Amino acid sequence: MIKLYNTLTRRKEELKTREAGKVYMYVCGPTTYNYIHLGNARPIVVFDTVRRYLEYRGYQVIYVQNFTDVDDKIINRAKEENMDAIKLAEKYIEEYFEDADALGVKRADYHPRVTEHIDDIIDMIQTIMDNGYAYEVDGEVYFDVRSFPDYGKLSRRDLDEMRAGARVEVDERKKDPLDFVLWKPAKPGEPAWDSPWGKGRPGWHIECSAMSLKYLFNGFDIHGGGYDLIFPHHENEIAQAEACTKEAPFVRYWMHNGFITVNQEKMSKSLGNFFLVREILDKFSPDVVRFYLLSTHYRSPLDFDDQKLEMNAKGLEKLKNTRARLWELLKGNVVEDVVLEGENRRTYQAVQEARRKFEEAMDDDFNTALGIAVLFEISKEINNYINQRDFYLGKQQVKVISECQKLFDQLGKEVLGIFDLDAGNQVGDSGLEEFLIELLIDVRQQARSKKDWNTADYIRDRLAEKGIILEDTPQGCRWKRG
RNA sequence: GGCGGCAUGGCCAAGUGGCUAAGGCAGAGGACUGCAAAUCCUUUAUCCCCGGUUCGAAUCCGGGUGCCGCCUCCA
Repeated sequence: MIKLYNTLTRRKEELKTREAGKVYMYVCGPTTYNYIHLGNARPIVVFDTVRRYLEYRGYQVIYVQNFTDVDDKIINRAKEENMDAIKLAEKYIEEYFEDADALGVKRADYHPRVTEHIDDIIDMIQTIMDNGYAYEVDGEVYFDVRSFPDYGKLSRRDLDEMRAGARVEVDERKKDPLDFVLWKPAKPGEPAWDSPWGKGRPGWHIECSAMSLKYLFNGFDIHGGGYDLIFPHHENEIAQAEACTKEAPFVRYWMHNGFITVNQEKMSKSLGNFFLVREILDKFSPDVVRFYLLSTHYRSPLDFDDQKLEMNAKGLEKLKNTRARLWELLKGNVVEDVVLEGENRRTYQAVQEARRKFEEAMDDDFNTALGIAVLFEISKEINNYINQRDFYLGKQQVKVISECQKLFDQLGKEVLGIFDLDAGNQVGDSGLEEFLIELLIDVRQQARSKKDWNTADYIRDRLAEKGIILEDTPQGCRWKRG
């Protein structure tokens, strides 16, 4: 049974999907006027992992992530760069994919863009107006928050209390200061589309309501995003969607991730304390970044600095080493069905137990931190198993090792997505490089057998300079890229 | 001003009533090794403070202190 924390009810609830075996899921994507920073990357990776786990659990996940490709920030940026706004947005969509792909984020089933859904948005605004929840003033359409009694139910805000303390700019044309724009008129030179209210473009919030309803239909399962979207963005999404369909709930479960902080302060564009994903990827490999993002529960804040990434890099390295050992041992061996005894049986059972514990952790509101801890524990058991004095690769052992490998691949690679992310950096050559490394290892082994330590160490040191790490084991020398 | 969150060993971080408070990083010692690396073993916490509830609390309640977030674009 999967439980998840629902922001709407402020408690963990059992996941009961609209349709058996299917999860319809929407995650707010970036406004594409710049490269994404680490704070943007967190929800992307977190919800990608939620999706992967649901799929591991046998659900078919219909996953939608939008791009906001027309908006004030894009228009301003385009002016600065003397560029067409739509083209600028498109450029950064491409850049987005480069970063997200690097972090091992699976593509959504749909990546809808605002500019491709203007008609849907206009239709929706019209319906909201027809239903009496919006009004037009001078080519501008506002949502009438006072007409929607449930307004504030997600963020637990009371309209009257908010009005008292808020520094909301007063626009005389609005009925209430909190009324928000559904459609705004375009100034000359700005991207604009024809509408019943004149040339203009959609307000920010309406797109997500329109596109999620279009692809996932009313009453879909999970809607995700950062904490800072609860108000006003998601509050407004609910108001728009339910004012349009006249049916609640628009969404069954609302999930929100905590912030990335720098020196305990929120990383944000307005504070200027942000780090671009690609800046970080210059210094750390993508699997480390992903591992770091999953090392804390998704609802907690996560502080960023290089030292923390280095810590995580060391931890991840440990898991990768164990996994590499499994691959080496299994190479060329065929698994047969045999009865397991003694240590083999015990280790096999420990692997089953680890899987159970991992699932238990992830079932409980996607506790990736605990799930990772389970991998560390089983990793230690596996190493102990292989380290046994009398260990040899018989049929029983092959079966056990194969089970270990399956565990690592399913939980670590498939669900958490933390393995094999740097594969792209290891540009495949003709195999010549591998051949030469093996050759040098061979020469070194000969030197070692003659106790020619100088030559042996020279080869090892020189290869280390190029990031090739040699490790001598009882089974011979193994190497890896560091 | 309104609303909300957090405070666990040197650092990061699970754990929301009950066996000896997970796991990672760092440190110390040891095993293994030609030396390393990798791996393993050993070792470091009365859970911000005060009061309360309870047979029993890191975990619930009240108060305090500190930090952070939302209320305006922000993942």
